[in-house]
Amino acid sequence: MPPKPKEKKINLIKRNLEEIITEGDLRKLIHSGEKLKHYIGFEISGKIHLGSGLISMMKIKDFMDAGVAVTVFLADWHTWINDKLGGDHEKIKKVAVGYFKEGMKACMKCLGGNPEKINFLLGSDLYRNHNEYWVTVIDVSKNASLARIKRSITILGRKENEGVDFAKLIYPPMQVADIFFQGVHLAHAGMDQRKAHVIARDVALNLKIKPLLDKKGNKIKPVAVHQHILLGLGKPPSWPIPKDKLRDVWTSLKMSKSVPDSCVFIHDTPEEIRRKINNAFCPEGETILNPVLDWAKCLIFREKSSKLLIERPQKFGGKILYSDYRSLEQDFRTKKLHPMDLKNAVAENLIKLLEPVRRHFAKPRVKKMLQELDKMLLAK
RNA sequence: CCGAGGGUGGCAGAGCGGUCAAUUGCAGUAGACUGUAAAUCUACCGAGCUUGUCUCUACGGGGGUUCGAAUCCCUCCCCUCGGACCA
Repeated sequence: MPPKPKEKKINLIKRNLEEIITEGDLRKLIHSGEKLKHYIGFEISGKIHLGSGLISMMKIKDFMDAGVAVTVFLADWHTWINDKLGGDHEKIKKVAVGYFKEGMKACMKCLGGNPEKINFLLGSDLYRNHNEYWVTVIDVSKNASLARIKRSITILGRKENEGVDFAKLIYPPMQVADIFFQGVHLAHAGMDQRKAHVIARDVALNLKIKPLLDKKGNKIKPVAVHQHILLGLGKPPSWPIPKDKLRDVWTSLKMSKSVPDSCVFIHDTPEEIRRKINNAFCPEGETILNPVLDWAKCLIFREKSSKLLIERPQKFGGKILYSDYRSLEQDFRTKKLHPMDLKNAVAENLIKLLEPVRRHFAKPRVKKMLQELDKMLLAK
């Protein structure tokens, strides 16, 4: 028996996520028949890697398929506050509506979705002439303690006790205000952003200016959906890691633009992709902190129908086709599958998946945007 | 604004008038070893080339003292921590 349309929507929205806060709230929203609004915000901090490009877009496609109105928010103000791209607001805006937008659209093509259905919104355009936005920032701020905001500073990719200028404390309330000011029901981000979303939910019922309302006019909390953060390809700072410490070190393991070889960028050449993945940390039999396996799980086995073909020399066992992640993981754990064969297969699979991006970035107009960004990053 | 302590190579952190291109740790690069990576070991690790007991540029910026300064003096900038001011 096929699932009911509403159940189908719920399943699309909640699949492949690290967490959803809360599923109950989501169900209520779906069943109320409300036309759902989604948003995900990005800092324009440099080149797009597989995390922002593919993981986010996969979910965005799910939301679109579930009939949700999706918005990719180009957070130029936040980027400026966080000193990215040299802290030059004009440059940031240019890269946001140029390179970044093109890159994200191309990623959507890789996944078979329609990029034209995504609403791209630049922060500056949202705030301009909207006094009420800043009122919302204050409204949010009045409902969160200083200590709370200070703790949430990790959403900027900064350490909790790091010395920061004051503007950085305005960032979290702004991010929360973004949600309410746009009337977002589904606040979407990586796990690293959960502090902002939890604040949003905590203040939601106390807001006076732009609370989120249901059809009956009651204040409600936005639903927070958090996707997985891909592991970086490098070796963990300490290894092995005791299981109970796993949570603490997770953020230091994530893929990071600042560590060039810990990540693959969406427009990397096939040679770069092969090289990076080949150099990846990948202990034989290790299934928990293994970036290559993690990538296979999240990037390749994203649909029920996904498959991964391992081509290896006859003497190592010959070809083998995996049609679900579980059996791949099991063979890896039992060392029936060698890391090198896994690496080769994952690399080739990603190269193929990203083909549309490379094609898009081969166009002179788009290529130029990437070159200009490269120059900017180098200038620092 | 006042007082104290600081600003050294990608980071951390020594040096405190010559022997400093600057100890050391981490990171990075290359090679050896493993059918991958990691670990380990070896070399490199400011730039340049004629690869040398070579040249240039360097210890927040500028100026000065000295045969000679990362090291002393002056000045400016910035950071940290206290304090003062608060119609």
